[in-house]
Amino acid sequence: MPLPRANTISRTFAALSDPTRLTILARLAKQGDMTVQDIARPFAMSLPAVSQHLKVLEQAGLISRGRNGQQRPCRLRPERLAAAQAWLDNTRHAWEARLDRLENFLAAKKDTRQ
Amino acid sequence: MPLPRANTISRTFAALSDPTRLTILARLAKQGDMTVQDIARPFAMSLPAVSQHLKVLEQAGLISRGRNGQQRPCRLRPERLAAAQAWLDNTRHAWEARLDRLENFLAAKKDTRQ
DNA sequence: CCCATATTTAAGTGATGACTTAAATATAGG
DNA sequence: CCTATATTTAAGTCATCACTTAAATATGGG
Repeated sequence: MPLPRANTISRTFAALSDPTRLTILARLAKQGDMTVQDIARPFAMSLPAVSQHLKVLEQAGLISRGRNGQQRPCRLRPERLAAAQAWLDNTRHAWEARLDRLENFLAAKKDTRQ
Repeated sequence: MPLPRANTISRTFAALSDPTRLTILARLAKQGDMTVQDIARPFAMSLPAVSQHLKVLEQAGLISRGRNGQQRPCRLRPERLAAAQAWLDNTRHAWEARLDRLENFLAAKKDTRQ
């Protein structure tokens, strides 16, 4: 599995860059599938605004939507969250590995000097 | 340590929502501290554009900057990356835990029916 | 078919973002 | 002090974003 390119992963982060959308995702994770009305209820914004947020999340692959009568239940899709996590993990790991190599190098230098 | 609010963490994600900035962070992680010129070299954009990206990263707490003569070396700060990871981890974990509870519930239901 | 409910689309607005070029600032070193 | 190098600030432009209200669409049930 190749590492996703910066361009792909930045799309995911863009979808995560709004507090309303983060709250929506967190609620879907904790409470399971929800209708648009349920999702919108706690927010101080119009229904279309929430619907637009859901569209962003869907296009980013962070949620999927079904059909249940007139309702379009939303479900969290964890795959892209995992991909974002993987990028962060890689980056942080590269940073730690560099520090370790640097430490080893300095320790070795000190050894030869003595 | 309280969970960061959606508002705080969304700022971090916003800083991560640009491919140029992701690339910068990845290079800082792998190659260590770099000057603005070094950072800018591979990009097809002006130096001020890169400088502005660095400002965004610094204000998001994702990098810090020193002073070395005329140069302002940039260094990755992994803390906010870790915080972002933690949010993703929590959300994904909540999702998994819900699925598990649901599975248990269904299994129990099946048991009592038999 | 008609009506209520759920959701989306359209169209417009104000704010923010990612650039640009030109000009300003900071520092090192003769 | 003067000049070269490194970096930032200023100011403007064009695109995108997060909303709004009004209108459209979809579905279920008399």
